[in-house]
Amino acid sequence: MHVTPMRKQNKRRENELLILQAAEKVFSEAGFGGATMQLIADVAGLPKANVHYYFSTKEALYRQVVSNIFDVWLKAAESFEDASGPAEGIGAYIEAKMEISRTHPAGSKVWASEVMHGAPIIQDYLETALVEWTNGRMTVINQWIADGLMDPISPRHLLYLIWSSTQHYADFGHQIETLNDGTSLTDDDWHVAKTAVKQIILKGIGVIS
Amino acid sequence: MHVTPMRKQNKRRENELLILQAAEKVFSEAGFGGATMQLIADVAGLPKANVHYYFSTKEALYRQVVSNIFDVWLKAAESFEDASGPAEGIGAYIEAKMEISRTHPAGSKVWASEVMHGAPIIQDYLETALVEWTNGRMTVINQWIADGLMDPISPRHLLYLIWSSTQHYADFGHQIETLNDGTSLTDDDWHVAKTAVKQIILKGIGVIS
DNA sequence: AGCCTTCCTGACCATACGGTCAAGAAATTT
DNA sequence: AAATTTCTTGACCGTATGGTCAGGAAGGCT
Repeated sequence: MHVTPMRKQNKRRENELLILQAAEKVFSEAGFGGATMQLIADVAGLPKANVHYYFSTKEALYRQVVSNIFDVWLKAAESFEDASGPAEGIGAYIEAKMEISRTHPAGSKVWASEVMHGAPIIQDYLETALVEWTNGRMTVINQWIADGLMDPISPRHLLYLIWSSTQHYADFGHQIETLNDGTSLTDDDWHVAKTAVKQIILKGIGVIS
Repeated sequence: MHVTPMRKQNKRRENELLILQAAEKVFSEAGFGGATMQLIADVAGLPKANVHYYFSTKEALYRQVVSNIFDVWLKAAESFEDASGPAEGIGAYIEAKMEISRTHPAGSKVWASEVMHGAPIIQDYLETALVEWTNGRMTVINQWIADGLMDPISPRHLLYLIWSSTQHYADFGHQIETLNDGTSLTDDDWHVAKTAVKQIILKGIGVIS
């Protein structure tokens, strides 16, 4: 049996990734307080001491997990750019956020959990990156309103509505599954969900009829 | 100094209430795993052993907290009854849920936290009470659609949209405050929020123009 | 080969947690 | 006022947790 030797640098990256993935899963299922380093180590398939070799404390590991999630969201937010108007911009943004809820639910839950508990670890993210991003989008939306492309809705609350309705499918995925006869959503279910959310919001702000 | 003697029965109720209120606060701030019986006891102003006298285990206490929250929500849901149509029924329901988010945010957070972590404690509530309630409302909405009173929206996803958008103001209250210059929402802010949510959803389902 | 840096891990430690208990205080009942 | 039930509480216990550490293995560099 030949095993390809692994470069030290690759090994570091690979193990950090392994741990981060396990951590995201465990944190999302148990919350920060309920998660244990031992369980994260087990899920990652490493001894606990090895996890501590790469991430000195539970909080440092958690912070990295949350930070990664935020990056994913910022990327999705690029849907907003280059949009000629609200139908395209907001439509694409809803679509992108629904896709994240579908493919990345654990991350969404970790973020929700963190914010719900007062954002003790990542408050600085909220105050800097999130505030900036939000202000930028509100400007765009206000311009669309001024141009008569949509109803005069409070941009702030429109963003909240988009966030909440899309992230709901990740954060409350378990409740949704239970209400769906205990089975997970099919491709069709997701299509219906996505369509319903887009339809209601876009029509609700006067973009489509 | 005269102190009115307290009946034993009243004392029991009073202490249980005290503990339940403290527990709701602590659970909402720290999650189930992060909350400690000692802290709950401190907040309630009682020795820890006394808390265990009224609630044998942490889980039993938690379960009672979640159960109480569910009752509050069921009551709010009565807005749906006696409504002549979607404008009135859904409008009042949104209004009621927004009011709960405003006055009862801790409860909403506990529920959200529980569901997000897979509802390990109150799964039976989801499978019985919540399923029944949801099915009942979906029937009503389907009837409204059949009567041509609103657009043919998937009732299920409409309910999710209402739940998510209204509860967002409780569950993500901290994020909203941070985006509101770090200050809590004023009466006016709440009015704007409520109006925006109602406006978008009602127009979005073809109930108002 | 020899040396050095990085990585790995079992054993260990102090702490904090949920829960117990026994002994007594306070009401309530008889 | 005696008996009985309910309530209160400090002290205690077993366990599990986050984190440490020393010693060794593995890979890289000269």
